[in-house]
Amino acid sequence: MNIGDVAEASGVPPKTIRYYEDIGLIRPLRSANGYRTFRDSDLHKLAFLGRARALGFSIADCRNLLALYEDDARTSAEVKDIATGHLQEIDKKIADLSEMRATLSELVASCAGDHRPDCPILTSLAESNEATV
Amino acid sequence: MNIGDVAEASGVPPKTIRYYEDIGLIRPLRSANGYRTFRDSDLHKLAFLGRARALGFSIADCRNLLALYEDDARTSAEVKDIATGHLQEIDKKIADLSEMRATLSELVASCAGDHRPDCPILTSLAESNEATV
DNA sequence: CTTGACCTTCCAGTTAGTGGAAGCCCTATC
DNA sequence: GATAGGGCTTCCACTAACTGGAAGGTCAAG
Repeated sequence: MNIGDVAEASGVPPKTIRYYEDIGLIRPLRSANGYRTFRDSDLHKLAFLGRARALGFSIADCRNLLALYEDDARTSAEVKDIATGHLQEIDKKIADLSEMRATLSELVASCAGDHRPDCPILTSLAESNEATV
Repeated sequence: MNIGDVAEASGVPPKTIRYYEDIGLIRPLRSANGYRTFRDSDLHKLAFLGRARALGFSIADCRNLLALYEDDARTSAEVKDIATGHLQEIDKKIADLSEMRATLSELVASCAGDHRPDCPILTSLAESNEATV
């Protein structure tokens, strides 16, 4: 299979596939004309990577997960550790965003959004918080 | 004030302040020895930027917010538009992360995390989803 | 034999900074 | 006067994970 075919089949764009080769995540063969040639195993890996990335795993995590996937001597504990760590990162991000959201939605709600210049959003961004300390 | 003083006072690191000058967000004066000299207005802007960034506004948004802040002829509608747009982005991110979180926490829950190699996390990442389509 | 769709490599740009090196400036101390 | 320190300067490189685009080779169809 050529790169276009695996891109289609895996859902990973050609540019990204080349990038994954660059950083050593996959190692497709080359045919005589210089084109990359992908085996079924390469396609599998790309689909695996696509799913792992869709779950938000970093490339470093993906590399480790892929290595574990191909290691018969792995333990599920190793995999679970990575996943648990990532889950915690996600929770942190959600918490941070939720906090921003809370503040921001209050500000938005308090702003008239009309033709006048008075705006509590700007006031809040501008004012020093001495009062709240 | 020198850069270290405003960094302290605004909470924005010196490196970041220099970067903000590079991209034209602030324009501190220079004293004879080449040091940046910050007026109160510069300090104000930096604090403003720090708060806007803490709410997750992009640099582009910050630039617009700052311009509106200094524009007496602004309307609060303009400000509210930016804030509302950003709020929607935050909601989108939270939604995406929540979806990842849901899938991932299911997988983590289903994984024994022991010394054996069998792992539903890896299985899920590896399997094609023909069945679910 | 040419057209168009592929494929190749390489360079640059994206976000918002951060780290570090080389070197100037200023104050204090010996 | 020399020197040590801390702060300041610029500039370059690096981060994550791609993405866009240019210049050019390959291949099948008409």
